[in-house]
Amino acid sequence: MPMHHPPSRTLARVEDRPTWLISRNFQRSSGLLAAAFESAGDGLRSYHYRLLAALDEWGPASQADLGRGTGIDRSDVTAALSELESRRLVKRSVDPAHKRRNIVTITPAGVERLLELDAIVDDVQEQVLKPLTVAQRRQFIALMVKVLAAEDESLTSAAPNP
Amino acid sequence: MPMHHPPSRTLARVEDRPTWLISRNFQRSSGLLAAAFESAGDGLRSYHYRLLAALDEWGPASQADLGRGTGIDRSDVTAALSELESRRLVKRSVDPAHKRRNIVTITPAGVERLLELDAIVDDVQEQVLKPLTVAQRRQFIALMVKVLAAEDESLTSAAPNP
DNA sequence: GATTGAGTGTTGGCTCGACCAACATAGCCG
DNA sequence: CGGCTATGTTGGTCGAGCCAACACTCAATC
Repeated sequence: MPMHHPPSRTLARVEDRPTWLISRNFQRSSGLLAAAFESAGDGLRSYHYRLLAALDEWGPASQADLGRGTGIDRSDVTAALSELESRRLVKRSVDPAHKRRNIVTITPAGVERLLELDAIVDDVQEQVLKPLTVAQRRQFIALMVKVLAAEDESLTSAAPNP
Repeated sequence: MPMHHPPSRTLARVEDRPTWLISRNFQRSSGLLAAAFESAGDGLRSYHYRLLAALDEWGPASQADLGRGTGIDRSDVTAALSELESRRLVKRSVDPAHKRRNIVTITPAGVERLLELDAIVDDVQEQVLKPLTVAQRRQFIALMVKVLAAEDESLTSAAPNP
């Protein structure tokens, strides 16, 4: 249960900077998320949720594909899947076509847990957005999406040595 | 130089959730920030910047006050200040009134470095906000501030065992 | 067919920011 | 004086994000 230790004063040169606001929003949001996940019993964390969601939405997949799809590193996928597997939320089986490859499947129990986590996560959305009106929420989301749109166009002019 | 490994696919149940968008925005923003700080030469990171800024804005202060003011844990303040001190950007001297207390002061070199970092950080703001118009930037900032306003009013209804 | 090269899963490690606990010391206040 | 709090320091933990190296499998190329 991570306690909340926000700064007690505001730094003028920092308080209105987007990077700072983003960082504080993230801290708050991820704190609420962590608390919610923790109260859900199992030691499942965000990696587990993302992996379960990916398996549910995309169907069985190899670990490498899961990693690429979710943006989680191969090694972290391995670790998280092991934890999921030990809770019987996921099953690993060898791909007959490529013996080196695992095919990961979500189990019925995994789907069940995923739905519980979905509800928890939805709850946190509400908490986070609480101060905003419905219209503002839409705006907020739209703006964040727009900011992220530049995510790949990042070849500006900062690479002296190619 | 941390490479950028975003998810290659989008998770339907996740892609529009504010917590997810906040998290991705944070990742992008902090990635740019880290890259910018790294290119600044010294191994200074965000803690150092916040502490230098605090000292510059609030004047000399004890480590405990710095910690409370910036929201950085006492122990992390100690460590970061030691690194700043070894670079002569900050000076520690014992408070004559309270021998246990250090009075930390930013040096001229510290102010100088702070200004450089300021420029770097400002640059990152631009990068982050690039996709937005001026009006949208204002909105974005205002919305983030508003969301954060609820930061302390967080006694909802999720504590079964007090 | 044997040799390369790429992809896969796993192990083990690292960094950063955010925490927390314990301790010795210093000051305060009863 | 004895307790109490505050301070700085040491030495951890954790989650998320990374990276490197290895063993192995497969496909393509020589």
